[in-house]
Amino acid sequence: MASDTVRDRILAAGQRITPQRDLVAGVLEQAGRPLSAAELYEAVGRSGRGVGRATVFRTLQSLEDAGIVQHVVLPGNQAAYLLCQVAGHHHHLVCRQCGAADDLAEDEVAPFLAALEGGHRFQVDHANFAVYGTCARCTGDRASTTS
Amino acid sequence: MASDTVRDRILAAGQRITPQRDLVAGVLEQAGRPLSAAELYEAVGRSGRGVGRATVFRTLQSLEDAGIVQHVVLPGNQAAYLLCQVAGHHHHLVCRQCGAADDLAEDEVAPFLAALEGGHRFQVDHANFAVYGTCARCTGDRASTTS
DNA sequence: GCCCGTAGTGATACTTAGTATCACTTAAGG
DNA sequence: CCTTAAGTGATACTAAGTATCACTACGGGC
Ligand SMILES: [Mn+2]
Ligand SMILES: [Mn+2]
Ligand SMILES: [Zn+2]
Ligand SMILES: [Zn+2]
Repeated sequence: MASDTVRDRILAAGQRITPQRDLVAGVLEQAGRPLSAAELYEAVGRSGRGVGRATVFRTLQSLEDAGIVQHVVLPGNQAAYLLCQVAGHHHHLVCRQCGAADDLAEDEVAPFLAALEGGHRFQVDHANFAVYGTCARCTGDRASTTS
Repeated sequence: MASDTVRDRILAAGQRITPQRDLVAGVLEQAGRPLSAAELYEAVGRSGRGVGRATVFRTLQSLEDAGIVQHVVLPGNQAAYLLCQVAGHHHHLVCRQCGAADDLAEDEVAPFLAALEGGHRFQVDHANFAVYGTCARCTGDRASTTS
């Protein structure tokens, strides 16, 4: 089941607690990595009662509106949804090996955007980064990975 | 019709020159802003002979493989394809007002990625930025001049 | 605890972006 | 020219996500 903080944040966003939202958030929490909507639908179906397909999408949308979930577009244009501890707009470093998504702090990004604004006389109002690579843990494993 | 440099780059990528590729590239060149596949299909249909829908997608894929076209995912998750003068992987500042897409130089991005790698012990192998805002011309900043 | 308005749900039908297939055409190199 | 592999178009298909609408249930007020 989803942790209490998730429920608090759902309420804080003016949304209702429902078993469906609990289930979806719970599966995401359990997985600890970005999941596609289809994977989520299937996983939720397996773990106990099911959730309608439309509701999975609506729930993801709601949770994303509430800042609890964010989605990244993986190389290959696949959308993957992930549970975010930190609220508000932020970005991720996504490991292609294990799928872990590390949060990027705003103050790591802001100076970069500021530099862009200066260099191009462009006023940034929204940015979305997808940064892919290998996390520290998976880098250590590299010697033993299958080729 | 697409400019000669586009044709050269198609050839350089080991692909054939076809009227369809000329048309698609030509429409993109003409538009000077990112277009969705649907817009392209329609525009190509209007301007002279048509191009099959499947071929529009295939052509965009080919041109993207050749580094001639790139697509950005606009807020709202709409893919838009744009003609790129500079070859190789790069990023864009997209104006939401007029659609203009300014190229981002690699040396503007590299230091940022390097900083991320250091701060997170993460090995970046691919990044995709979508930066949206308002370009100099659209800010109404008519006094601005290139410097 | 019960009531009730409204947010949320599920089945289903639909849309839209993009892909697979396959017979046919055409670019381009010798 | 001839040849052949790359490319095309019609069509059928998949996969992601949305619209509809009757029904359900969350939760604030009492
Ligand atoms: Mn996050
Ligand atoms: Mn470009
Ligand atoms: Zn990893
Ligand atoms: Zn502009």
